[in-house]
Amino acid sequence: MGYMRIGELAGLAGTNNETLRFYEARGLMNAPRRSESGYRLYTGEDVARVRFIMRAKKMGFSLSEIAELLSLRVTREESTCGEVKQLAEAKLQSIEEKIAELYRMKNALQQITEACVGGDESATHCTILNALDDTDKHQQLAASN
Amino acid sequence: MGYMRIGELAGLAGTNNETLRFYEARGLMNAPRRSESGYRLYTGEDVARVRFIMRAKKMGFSLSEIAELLSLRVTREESTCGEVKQLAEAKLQSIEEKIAELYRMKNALQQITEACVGGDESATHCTILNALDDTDKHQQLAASN
DNA sequence: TTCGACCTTGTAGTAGACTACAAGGTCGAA
DNA sequence: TTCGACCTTGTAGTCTACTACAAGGTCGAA
Repeated sequence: MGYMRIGELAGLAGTNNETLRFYEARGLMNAPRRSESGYRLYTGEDVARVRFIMRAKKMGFSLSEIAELLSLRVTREESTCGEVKQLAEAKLQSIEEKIAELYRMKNALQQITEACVGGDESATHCTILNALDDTDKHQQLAASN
Repeated sequence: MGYMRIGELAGLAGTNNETLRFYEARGLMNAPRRSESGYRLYTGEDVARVRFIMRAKKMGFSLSEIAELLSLRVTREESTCGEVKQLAEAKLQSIEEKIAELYRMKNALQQITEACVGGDESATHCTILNALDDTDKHQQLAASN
């Protein structure tokens, strides 16, 4: 009673059939029981598990990190809170690093873009292009154009 | 006079031989002239070009966007400043979107991580795991653990 | 019975940016 | 002359997370 097929699970979890089969192949989902005709049969627990995966993905965990998280979840009694928190904090740090890196990009790009009037004139003396050509040249020309 | 081979160019530009050949295959670098024995011979202009590519990469441009930037650079007289600026601003926007997305991740992860003491005790009631399991359950349990 | 929606498997392709490897040629120094 | 560093080509593999497709089976309703 209460079994659903792959399409229904996909719908409930906000993904699609192919992706669920892919997760199964990657070991993120256990092989579900099958109907006599071979259809995969899922339960409410599977819905929770897929949702777990989806949420973890949204938090920036990769599939292999999610696999790790899932194994901790399964062996909760033997796992410690510290292990889980460590994983989460490492992830938090890598997200922060990505943010910092993007800020560096953003600032550099903003700096060279702001100096540019961006008009219809030829790009012969374009400050953006010059900046990408050579940072020193950029310093010299940033005031013009 | 003054020609260098691929390894030297790689060294000067902070990359490696394979990558330079890859860029040539992708059309980012022009095919350089060759020595009699077939070695690629590069000039100072090539150094500038590779550095351009490296800098653009650091600013978050993809290789195909860099190819576009390069073609604008080459046809400077026919290109307008506006075209270049438009490209730069689109990139700036996509960087900002990535930053915003990472902030969403960070906040979500931070929220569920902060509630966790992360000690040596078993993860049976781990709030992080619970939060990933189900947001509602998390709301209920966030105060404990 | 036939239709259409749904399911199965397996294989292969996508994008991005390399990276590795094999088999061989070149060049300068000891 | 021999060694080692360096170069050539081409092909294939890596990683991530899917996505597409082919060829076929299942099931309920009209």
